[in-house]
Amino acid sequence: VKPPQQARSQKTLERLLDAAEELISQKASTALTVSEIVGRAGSSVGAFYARFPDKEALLATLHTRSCGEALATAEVALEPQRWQGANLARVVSDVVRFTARMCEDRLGLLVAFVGHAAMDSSFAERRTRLEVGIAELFQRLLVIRRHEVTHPDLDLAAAVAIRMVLSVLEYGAVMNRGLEAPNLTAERTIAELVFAVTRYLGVEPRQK
Amino acid sequence: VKPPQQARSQKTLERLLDAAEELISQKASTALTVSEIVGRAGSSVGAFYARFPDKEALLATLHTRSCGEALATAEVALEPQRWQGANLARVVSDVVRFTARMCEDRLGLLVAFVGHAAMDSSFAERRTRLEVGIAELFQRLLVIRRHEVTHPDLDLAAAVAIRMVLSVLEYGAVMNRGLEAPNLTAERTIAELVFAVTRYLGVEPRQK
DNA sequence: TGTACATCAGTGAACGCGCGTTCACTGATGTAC
DNA sequence: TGTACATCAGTGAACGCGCGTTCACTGATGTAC
Repeated sequence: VKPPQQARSQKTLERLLDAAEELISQKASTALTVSEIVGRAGSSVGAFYARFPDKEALLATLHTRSCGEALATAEVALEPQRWQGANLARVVSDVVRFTARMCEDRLGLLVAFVGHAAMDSSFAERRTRLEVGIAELFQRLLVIRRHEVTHPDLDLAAAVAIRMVLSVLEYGAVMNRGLEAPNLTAERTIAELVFAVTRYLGVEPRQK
Repeated sequence: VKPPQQARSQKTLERLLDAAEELISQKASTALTVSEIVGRAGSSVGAFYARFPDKEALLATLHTRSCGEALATAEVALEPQRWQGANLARVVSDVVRFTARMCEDRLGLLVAFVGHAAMDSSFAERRTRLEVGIAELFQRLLVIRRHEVTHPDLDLAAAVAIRMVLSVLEYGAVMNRGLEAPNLTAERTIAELVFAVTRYLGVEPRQK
């Protein structure tokens, strides 16, 4: 990806990325054409290829940007200060619910990136790095509350807890658009996932 | 999909499906061409289009066949008789490990079908139906061992347990080819997943 | 049992559409003197 | 401050490749009498 030299082309680059993101969000599909993107961005194919070597590069750049935003969001959401005085059950519950809302809001992007991860493993790698980053943030919260956790390995526990939450919610969002499994609504899944994670970490759940 | 009228064309149909499955397994990619498939099957494009209205139909048929095989495998694996005398901790452990091996062995197919599910929601629906079927089978094992389970709703517990296992293992297989998260090898993930599911169901895990 | 005919099955060259990419050109911005 | 020149940025028609799909034809199988 060729870096822009003037503010003007920087704007164009952002318009292209934004247009691609909007189209993907709407269509929830991996099938985007360059003409569609430049049309929506009010740009042109030539301008496109002045920035990106090919179409894939745009999607990779968009994915990198999205993962960056997601990590930034996670950093804010998992800031230790935000959770002062909250017990771990509360933290887990809120974090799972927050993640679920994110998956819902960004369903189109999520579906498209999962599709690309299946075809191009560099998307899968970026996704893995994001997960590792989030797990580290979560671990900080666990360490502060280590007396509430019976799991002996906080590093491992954080990684597995985040893996479970992200896998169930992301994969569920992709696989359950359209047909929802009977007896397993989104809301029930979330509640049970919260319960499962708290039990896994060894926290006594709030009621029951 | 036009049903074959002679044994000859039935053979051709199966050769086409097998060829597609082999190619997908090898390339672990959604990008298959019709010429590749018929070349590998020792058939021809005309024969292909005599059976299938278009390329998508072949992949849908292949997916249906794979899901059917997977459900049949699950039926055998979760047969109550097979597990007579085994406690639930043993069942969970073996089932998770068995599922993990399946995901590993059929990684190519899994990746391709996840990719298709992202583009075509009918793949996602078939996948959801398979999950529901497996959950029902697992529920039978839970019901037999209901005294070992503290979770109050066996139907829900089975659905969520299966959702967790399949999500973590399938999504993990797709996202972790190439880059494995540090501190979270495949083997550790499996062990922790077994632990998490047993805790979720309310079984006391074997040691600890 | 043999011949004629109908239908099923298979072949692969040719077609054509769609989409990614190129490129010759115009316009905008920055810089030197 | 103004003019000349260089580079950056943007335009969109045209190209061409790849791949899905069609179709006119050949071969195989089944059926009627």
